[in-house]
Amino acid sequence: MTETTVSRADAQRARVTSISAEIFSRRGFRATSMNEIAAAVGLSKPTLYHYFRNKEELLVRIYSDVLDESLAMGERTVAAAASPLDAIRDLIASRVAYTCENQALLKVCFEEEHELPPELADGVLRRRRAFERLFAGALERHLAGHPGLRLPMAPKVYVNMCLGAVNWCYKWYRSAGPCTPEQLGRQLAETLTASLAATPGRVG
Amino acid sequence: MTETTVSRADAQRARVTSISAEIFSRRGFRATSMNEIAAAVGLSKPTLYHYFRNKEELLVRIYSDVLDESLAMGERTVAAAASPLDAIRDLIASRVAYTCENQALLKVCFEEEHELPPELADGVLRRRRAFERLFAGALERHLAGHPGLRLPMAPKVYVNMCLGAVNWCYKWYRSAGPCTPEQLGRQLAETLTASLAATPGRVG
DNA sequence: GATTCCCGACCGACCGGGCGGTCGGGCTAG
DNA sequence: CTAGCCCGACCGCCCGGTCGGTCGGGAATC
Repeated sequence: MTETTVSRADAQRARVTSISAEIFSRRGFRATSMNEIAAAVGLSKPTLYHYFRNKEELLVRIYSDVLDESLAMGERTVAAAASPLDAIRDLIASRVAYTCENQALLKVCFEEEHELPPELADGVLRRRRAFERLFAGALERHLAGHPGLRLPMAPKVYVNMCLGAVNWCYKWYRSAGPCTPEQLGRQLAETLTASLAATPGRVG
Repeated sequence: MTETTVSRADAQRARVTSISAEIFSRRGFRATSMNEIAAAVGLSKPTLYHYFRNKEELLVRIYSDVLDESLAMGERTVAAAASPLDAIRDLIASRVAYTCENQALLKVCFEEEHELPPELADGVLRRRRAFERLFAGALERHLAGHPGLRLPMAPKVYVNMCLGAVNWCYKWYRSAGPCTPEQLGRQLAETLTASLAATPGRVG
């Protein structure tokens, strides 16, 4: 129902958004002109402004799409996991896969933050924090269930470390390489959670 | 000797470079005008062009400074390490510390790559690869010395994973937090190399 | 020591161009 | 007719970059 209700206009907007993201990721938001986008989409500039109020709105739309999907995916993953440790592993694996499959989109989101209008920047921050809290929550539950486990760092640091390893994939992953996104995700998940699984003393 | 030989002009150039990096990191290269930079430095725009041929050169200078220092630091670190595993650990720790202490500089280098003139972009890439090879080389020597050790991923993937965890610090580290850059470096080094130290079978 | 010259450092005023964005109107389907 | 979609031509602004010239101090000349 809701899916067949997408108007032609909304479909156009999605098309424009996706092409814009591709160009932004290659040349940068500021360095990309509305004329270029119009040409790439196959429309004139005024027609672009028929669908979007201004250039900023293109960027906002990209951010919103990515953040909404990321958060939803994260919540689904945590809800489906059998244990907190599995939640962390699946979170890492699914994030890596998503990042590798949407490198252009993620690059824009990671590298154009300063172009967001200030009044929206904190909304973005809020959702990003919500995602991090998903991760941190699972970690805390895991640690609470395994009192013998000692991390050499604060939980927040561990989360940021994992997110760095995960997010950085947008810079180096190449689909022509030997790994599928899913394989890569499993590998990172396994290695990054090594310090969480191997109880150094004995299992309680 | 060589240090007292820095001309006044070179000192000015260094000053301009450092202030530019700060502004670029906050507002982005393309969004920062030469007028802003001139005002921040306390000079007029033509005087800026007296020291730098054009805007690009500012960026190139930032990249060169960071890459040269990074590579030199990396080589020193590897040369001083007692074992390949120590080399990896020290490489991680020193990179984290350097990144945390130069967040603005690193942000520019990571996020403005598409603004580099194409003929210089590959020079940058070359030096970045050289740094990665330092890391990969130490890893290969370590693996060669410990045949029982099995990584769940290709060595290159492991290197990229570590570099992600390390580099990402430019985005989240806050000096007001509980960790000094050095402490953070040690923590990341320890955790990231857990899969390399703990020989799963028995030591040969 | 005074005079001349030179040169690096510096700036106010300006330019061409490309940008984001708009205007007014022309198609075409229902 | 009307409503949605579309565009050629245009505007004002601000950008990177330049031009022509001032100023002050150190070397060179007498």
